[in-house]
Amino acid sequence: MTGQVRTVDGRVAGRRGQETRQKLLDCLREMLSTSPYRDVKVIDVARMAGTSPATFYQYFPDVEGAVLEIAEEMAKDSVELKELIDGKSWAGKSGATTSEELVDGFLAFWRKNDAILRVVTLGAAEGDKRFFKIRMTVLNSVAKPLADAIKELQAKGQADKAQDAAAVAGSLISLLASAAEHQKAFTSWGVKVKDLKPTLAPLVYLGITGKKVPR
Amino acid sequence: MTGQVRTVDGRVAGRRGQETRQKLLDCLREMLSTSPYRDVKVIDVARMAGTSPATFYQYFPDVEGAVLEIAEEMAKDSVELKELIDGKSWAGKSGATTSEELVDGFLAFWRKNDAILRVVTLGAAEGDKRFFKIRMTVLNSVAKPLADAIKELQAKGQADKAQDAAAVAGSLISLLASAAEHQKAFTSWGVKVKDLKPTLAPLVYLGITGKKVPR
DNA sequence: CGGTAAGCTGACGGCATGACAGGACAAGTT
DNA sequence: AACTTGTCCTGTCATGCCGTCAGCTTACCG
Repeated sequence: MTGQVRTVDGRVAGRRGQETRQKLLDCLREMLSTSPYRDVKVIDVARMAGTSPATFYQYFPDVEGAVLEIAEEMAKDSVELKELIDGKSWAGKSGATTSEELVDGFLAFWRKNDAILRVVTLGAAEGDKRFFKIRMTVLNSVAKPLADAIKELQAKGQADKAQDAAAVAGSLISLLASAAEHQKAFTSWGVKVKDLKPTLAPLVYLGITGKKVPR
Repeated sequence: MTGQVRTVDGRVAGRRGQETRQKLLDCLREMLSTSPYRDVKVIDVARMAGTSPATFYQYFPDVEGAVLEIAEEMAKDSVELKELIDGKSWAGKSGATTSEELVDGFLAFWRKNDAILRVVTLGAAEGDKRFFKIRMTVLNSVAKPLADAIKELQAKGQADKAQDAAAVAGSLISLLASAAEHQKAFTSWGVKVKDLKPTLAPLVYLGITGKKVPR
C-alpha cells in the first residue's frame, strides 16, 4: 500500500535515511506534547534530532506533512479499539462491564495519543480533509462495531428501534472523545478523575440499551 | 472592572484608537474563520484592516493576545445560555421539550462562534490556563444551572441519587460540545444533521432523569 | 497658536522557511 | 587501493514574517 519511503525530491530512502526520518518524527511528536502546535518550528525539531532544517525538508514538505505521518501511524494503532466491542455482551450485568471497559479503553487510548490527537482534532475542525479522515478512522474503529451491536440489540427487541443506531453510536463516541480531551475540565468542576468512569459508563449503557444500569 | 482600554505601551486609547483596535479584532475574527489558526499571520490581519503590522502590536502583544480578547467577548455572550435551563421543567413531556431546546440552543451558540471556539478549545487542550478559563466560563453557563437542576430532581426523588450531579452535568455538556464541534463527522457516518437533535435530546433527558423519554 | 498626548508607520535586525548544489559516506566493483 | 555509484546530509542563500523603535502626523485643549 505505502510502497517505499521516498524523499520530497523522489529519491528512495535507504536504511540510514529512514532512521533520520524516523528520528525527526519522534522529535516532532515530542515537541507536540511539550509546546503549543502553533509554536512548533522546523528548526527546533531539526535541532532536537541533531540535524539541520534542510534535512527535515528532504523528508517532509512542511510541519503539517510530518504531523500527518505521525497521525497515520496512530490511526493504524486504533484498530485495536474495536476489540472493546467485538464479541462483548450488552445483556444485564455483563453489559455494564462492557460499557465500563469501553470507557476505560477508549480514554486510555486517547490519553496515550493525547498530543497528536489534539492536532488531528483541530485540523479536522478546520475542515482539512486529510485530518478529518484520520479522525474518522479512529472514531470509526469504535463507532462502527458499536452501531452494529446496537442494531443487533434492536433486532432482538432489547433496544429502542426508533433510534438511529449510527447516530446513537456516533453521539456516544463523541461523548467519550470530548471527555477524553478535556479531563482537566472535569477536575475544575470538582469531579475527580476516578468519578469520570462511573459517570460515563452508565451514560453509555443507558444510551445503548435505553435501560438503567442493573445493580 | 476593565477600566480603560490601553495600548501595549501604556497609553490610553481614544475614540480613533479604539476603532482601529476593533477593526483589527474584526479582521482577525474573519481570518480565523477562513484559514487555519497556524497560518494566521499578523501581516495579513493588518493588511486586511488597512493598517500596518506595527499598529497591531500597539494594541496586542501577539496574535494569541488578540484571540484571547475575541474569546472573552464571546464568553460574555455565553451568559445567555443559562436561560436554556433556568426555570425549565424536567417533568414528563415538558422535560423532553426542555432537553430539545437545550440541545438546539447550545448547538446554535456553538455554530455561531465556531471559529473562535475552535481556537479556544485547542488552547485549553494544550493546557493554556487563560483559554481553559474561557472555555469553562462558556460550559459553566450551562453546566452549573444544569447541575443545580439535577440536584433538585435528586432531592425530589426524580433522579438517581447515586450519580454525582456535577459529573453528570459535565458529561452531558461535553457531549453537546463535542457534537457541536464535529457536526461534519456525523454527516460522514450517514447521520443527517436533522437527526442529531432527536438523538442527543433523548440522551440528555436520559442522563438527567434516568428515565426513557415519554411518548 | 503652541503644547501635549494619541495614533500610525517605515525601517531594521533577527529568525524561520524552503530550495539547491555540492560534499561526505557506504557499499560494491575492478 | 582506487574507482564508481547512489544515498545522505549540510552550508548557503533569497525570501518573507516577526516584533521593536524612533519619529512623523493628527487631534484635542487651553
